[in-house]
Amino acid sequence: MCSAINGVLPLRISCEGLANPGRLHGEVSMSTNVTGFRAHRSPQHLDMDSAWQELMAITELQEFEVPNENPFEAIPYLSMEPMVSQGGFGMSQPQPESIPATCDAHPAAVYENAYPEMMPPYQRLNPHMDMHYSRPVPGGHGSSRMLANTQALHPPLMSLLEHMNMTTRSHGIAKDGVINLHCTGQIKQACTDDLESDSGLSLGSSPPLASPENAVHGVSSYLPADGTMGYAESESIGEQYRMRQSLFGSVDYQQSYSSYPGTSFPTTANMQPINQQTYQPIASLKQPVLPTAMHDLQLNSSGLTRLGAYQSMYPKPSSVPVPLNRDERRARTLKIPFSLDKIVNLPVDDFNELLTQFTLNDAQLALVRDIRRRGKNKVAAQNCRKRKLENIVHLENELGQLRAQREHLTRERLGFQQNLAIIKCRLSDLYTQVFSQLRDEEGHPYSVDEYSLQQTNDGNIYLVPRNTALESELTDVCFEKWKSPIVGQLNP
DNA sequence: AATGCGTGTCATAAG
DNA sequence: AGCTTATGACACGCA
Repeated sequence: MCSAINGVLPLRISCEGLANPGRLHGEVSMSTNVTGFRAHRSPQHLDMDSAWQELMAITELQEFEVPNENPFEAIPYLSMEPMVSQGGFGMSQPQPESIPATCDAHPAAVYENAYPEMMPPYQRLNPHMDMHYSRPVPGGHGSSRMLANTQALHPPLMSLLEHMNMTTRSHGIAKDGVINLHCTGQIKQACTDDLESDSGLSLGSSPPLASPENAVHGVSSYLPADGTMGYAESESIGEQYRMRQSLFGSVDYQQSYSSYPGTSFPTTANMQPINQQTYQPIASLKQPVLPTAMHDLQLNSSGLTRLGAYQSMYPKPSSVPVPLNRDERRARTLKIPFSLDKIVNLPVDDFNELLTQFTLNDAQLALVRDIRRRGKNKVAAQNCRKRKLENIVHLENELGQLRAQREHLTRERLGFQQNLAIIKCRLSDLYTQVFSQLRDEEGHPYSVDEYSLQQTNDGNIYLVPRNTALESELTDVCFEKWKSPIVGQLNP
């Protein structure tokens, strides 16, 4: 067998018509001029090995399954991989490291570079989801994310979120009944019975002893001594809440127990330290343990009667029919001397200090603690639900991104498959031409079944008998025999 | 009447 | 130990 080939063998593999030539860095050219079996690559042409390496890398990454209609199938192509000319051609050991450079990068890195916009920012920047599920901060990261994600939002979820954001204080509680500010004693009694039938409540689920509800039952609604207009429990709760919704709009979750507009609960902001308050007991008070209430009375409605005090503490029923929720009504019934806002929102130390400022009976204490527990839990539940919705929105958005990414990769893979088919076809032509020329010039019928073309790192392409199995088995002797490249200079 | 949704509440666990 | 927070479950009213 002779490897001597004389003459010129012009071969050319072009990328023209490739579906995705960009990924191949331009033209794949193998205009070979076979002269003395020396191959010199033209720098302005893409090397076959580079193109091939890239294709192999892509193929490996994406697990191509290209129909093998080409008679030269995989082995000749694989043999075109660099033979790793460490130590010249004296390669006697397997060289499994002959991984194309394009494969060196971690797939994630490749992906990152290729589709930076496809990688969700939270994955690129912070793998910890908690960061995005922390308590939403207005204008903060979470908010911006939410806004950014709204495009992919499903309308129902979007509306839900909008609802959460815009109407977080909407109370779904309602109750049949009519507002009756002039109710008689009988009506008042009937309305008092409604205390425990507030909507949205799990009635009776609260431990009877832990809650002063029973005591509430036993305590008649507060009415001014003159028996005129009182704050009886006869308001239509449903109407109250509907009015509250329409009147007051949204309130931040954390303000759940802040004073409702229309109510005169002293807020944390306007609350003065107890020891700075100038409490002046009023002798006529049946329960002389309401200094703050009276102080509030003096602050808010200076010189008012006891009725005025409670009108300042609790909603005025006549001017604006301010609705009361269950706890508000209970607090009023039990004459809790401070606002629900304080009960719920004061820090525990301040809250305890507040309690020490008053002599509260057991029912009052239990109610206050119940109100505080329920108030905080209500806010927690609202936050929890909001967070849950945000999580759903986030996952929906992520799903959309992944779908787009899959679509992109599918399209790209299709392009690569087309390119690969074209290159295979042209490589087949190369084989045909090389073997044809060898046959013509040497009279030896080279066959692709017997020989393959292999390219080394130095750019030379060798004709290697297949019976040497893999290039790794090529000994020095083998290379001595076959070291002359069969494909000569690459013509520009 | 049935159903889904929003909400408050309770129970419980965890911090 | 007590308090706060988170969350599932349930009940209720409403559309």
